[in-house]
Formats: sequence, structure tokens, C-alpha cells
Amino acid sequence: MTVRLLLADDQELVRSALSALLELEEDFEVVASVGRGDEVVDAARSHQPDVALLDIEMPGLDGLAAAAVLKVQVPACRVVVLTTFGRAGYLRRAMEAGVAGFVVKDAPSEVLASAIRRVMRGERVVDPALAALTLAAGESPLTARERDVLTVARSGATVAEIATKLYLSEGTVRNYLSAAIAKTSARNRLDALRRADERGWL
Amino acid sequence: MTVRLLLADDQELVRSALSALLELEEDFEVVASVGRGDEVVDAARSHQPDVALLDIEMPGLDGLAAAAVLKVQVPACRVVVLTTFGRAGYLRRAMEAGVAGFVVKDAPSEVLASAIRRVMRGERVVDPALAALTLAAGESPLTARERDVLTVARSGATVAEIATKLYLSEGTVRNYLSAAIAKTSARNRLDALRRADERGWL
DNA sequence: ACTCACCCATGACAAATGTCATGGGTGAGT
DNA sequence: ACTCACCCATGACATTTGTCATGGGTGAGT
Repeated sequence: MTVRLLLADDQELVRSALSALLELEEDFEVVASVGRGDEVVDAARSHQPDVALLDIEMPGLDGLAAAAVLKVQVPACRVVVLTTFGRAGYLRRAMEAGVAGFVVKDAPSEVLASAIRRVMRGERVVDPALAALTLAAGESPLTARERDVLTVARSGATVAEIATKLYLSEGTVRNYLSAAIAKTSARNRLDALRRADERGWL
Repeated sequence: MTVRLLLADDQELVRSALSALLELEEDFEVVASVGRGDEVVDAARSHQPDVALLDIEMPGLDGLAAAAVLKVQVPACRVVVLTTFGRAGYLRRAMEAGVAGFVVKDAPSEVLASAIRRVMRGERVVDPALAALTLAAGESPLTARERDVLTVARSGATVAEIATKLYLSEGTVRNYLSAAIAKTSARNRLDALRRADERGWL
């Protein structure tokens, strides 16, 4: 009995390469392949894959958001998230989205294949190194607003601009930024951004 | 007559996937595959590939630096750089490093295959969209020192820290930062960093 | 010789940023 | 009811950052 797969990755070349790799296994069959997050659900509905392999960084809809929608719309399809190593925060979000497997692109191909098979058997699969990293980063100490302010600041905006965009007073924005800097034990707005980003707190 | 290929990409999964993809073509043969830039030259020397397919982001040695070394040490081996779209500055550096082809990972697989074949015939191959982007970004207006200061600033350092690290006075650092901000027409240190990075000026 | 771009530096000033104390409002949990 | 965490805001303050004028030194090119 062959596993029907759906591939989603924004990089065309990576997508077709993965497809070629997975087709080498006799029990895998790639039945659909999309390049945007918002095409995932449609494709899953029409091709009824057993497992969807989703990259996180995608245009249209985030891979994790796509996973959440898929969970509801096509519950029979299990999700394996496939992404670049390092982004610690993703794992937590992925688990909340009901993802069954989490494989990093650094892993050798056998890991991916076995992850898919294990997910098919109903197991949950997570790269242990990544799990450790996530545990180490811990949960975000930032409040929703602090996160908002930081993410707007990321584009290089001044306090005044952030205030306008979020309908806040400048003082409030400064307070949130100050809190975020303190919580990340950073020296700077920039430093805070870097540190928060590293730990997946954004 | 088959083309002997060397693959270099830090992501194991991408590497083996690409390998699977390229092996589908009868005239291609992957003779070596490495995950670090500093392993490229050794591998090229022992396996004598016709074409080396290099990712840019790699530990040990940058893909472009590896290309430059390869050019000298194993001149018979032509280089095709394969990287993520968007980083405009890379193309210029790649051309200076004597790279024969430049393919983005967004491209469909036929583009990669044809690029490899054309490079084998002695042609130079560059994605036209990428070339346009690079032209649009233009050459960096930043002086060496301004670049230095910016790159140190990227880690979230304060002016004082940058000054210490580069053995400059604080005032000088501020001057360079100010110049960089002006030249990128940014509002901020952060903004300047973002803009310069986007255009490959770092 | 002269120009020009870049290197480095100072000092002074304006503007933005970061910190702190303080206080009022809301909703969730005990 | 009470606490607690979070929301939002103000005002005052110290510090940092960004800007500008100015000037000296170097090396490459004309």
C-alpha cells in the first residue's frame, strides 16, 4: 500500500528535487505539488494525499497556518513540516497546529522517509536536536503588544512611525520597546530584535 | 558523453534531493557531494567533475569563495552557483569569482539542466530576472569602512562597542553610520542595515 | 603639482531612544 | 472581593544616536 504525498515548497527546484528523491522509494507516490501556502488545501482536497509535506516559508499562507487549516478541512491528511534548522519557535507553533512530524532540511534523506512512514503509523516524529533547542529557548516572555511593536520595528521604523501604525502614543511604544529590550537582555532595539528572532519569539 | 557533477549544499536533504533529480537525466552523473564550502576543492581534485554546482550559504567557506579557489586550483571544473532568489549582490561577486552560471532555486528544473549543458558548451548562463535585479540595485555606494561599521552594527552593538571593536573613536563610527544612513536613504541604523542588505551591499 | 576619494578625528548640537515612576482600565482566575 | 497580568498613557530624565562643520593624513590618477 503506497503513501500518497503532497509537496509544498516555494522553491520550484527544491520541490521537484524532493519529488524525485521521494519517488525513488517504491512505497511513496507524489500526487500533488504546490508552491504557495494558500494552494495547499485545494490540492489536498482534490488529490486526497495521506501525508502533506509542508515547508514553512511560503508566499500566500505560512506553512503552519496551512497546516492548521488542513487539520480542519482535510483531517484525514497528516502533516509533516519540513524546514530549515534553527528557527526554534516554529516547533511550538507547529505542535499547536496539530502537526504530526517535524523534519529539518539538514537531516539525511532516510530520516525524512522514515518520518513519513512513522507518521503514517500514527506516531508523532520530531527531530530530537530541534526539540532540545526549543526547550532551551523556552517560552516567549513577550506580551502580544511587545511582539507587535517589535515586528513593526523590524522594518526599520522609528518610534513615531510605529506609534502611528499601531495607533499608540510614542511613550507607550517606547515603554513596550524598553520592556522587550529588558526581557531579551539586549542592549538595543536591534539587539532585542536579533535575540527574539533567534529564539523564535516573533 | 556524460557530464560529471559535484554538488555542494549545506542542507543534506536538499543535496540528496538534487542528486536524485539530476540523476534522472541520462547525461548527468553526480560524482561527489559535499556539505561544506571548504570540502569543495578537495572533492573536485579527487573526482575531477566537469561542473560544480555550489550553493552560496555554506559553513566553512562561502560558495563564492570556494568558486574563486576552484578557479585557480581546478580550472577545468566550471562552476554553476545555485542559490535563493533575491540576494542581488551575490551575482556581482559571482561574476568576479569567475562563475560560469547562476541559477536561482525558484527556477524550474529544466532551467537548471539546460544551464548545466550550456555551461558545458562554454556559455555563460544567468537568470535574466536576477540580472535585471542586480542592475537595478546598482553598485554599492558604501566605502569599505562604512561597510565594516554596518556589518558590526548588525550584531546589535552600540556605537561604543563598534568603536572598540574597530579601534576607532566613537565620533568616527557615528560619522560612518551617518554616511551609510544617508547613502541608503534610510531613517535608521536598522533601516540602513535592511536596505543595504537587500541590495547586496554588505 | 593638483585633485579627489577615502581614511580618521573632534566638538557641538538636535533629535531619537531607552528608562523609570506612576496611574487608570480591563478581564481572568482564586 | 481581590490579585495579577496585561493594556494604555504621561511626564521627566539620562543616554544614545544622528547630523554638520571642520581639518589633517594618505595614495591613486591627471
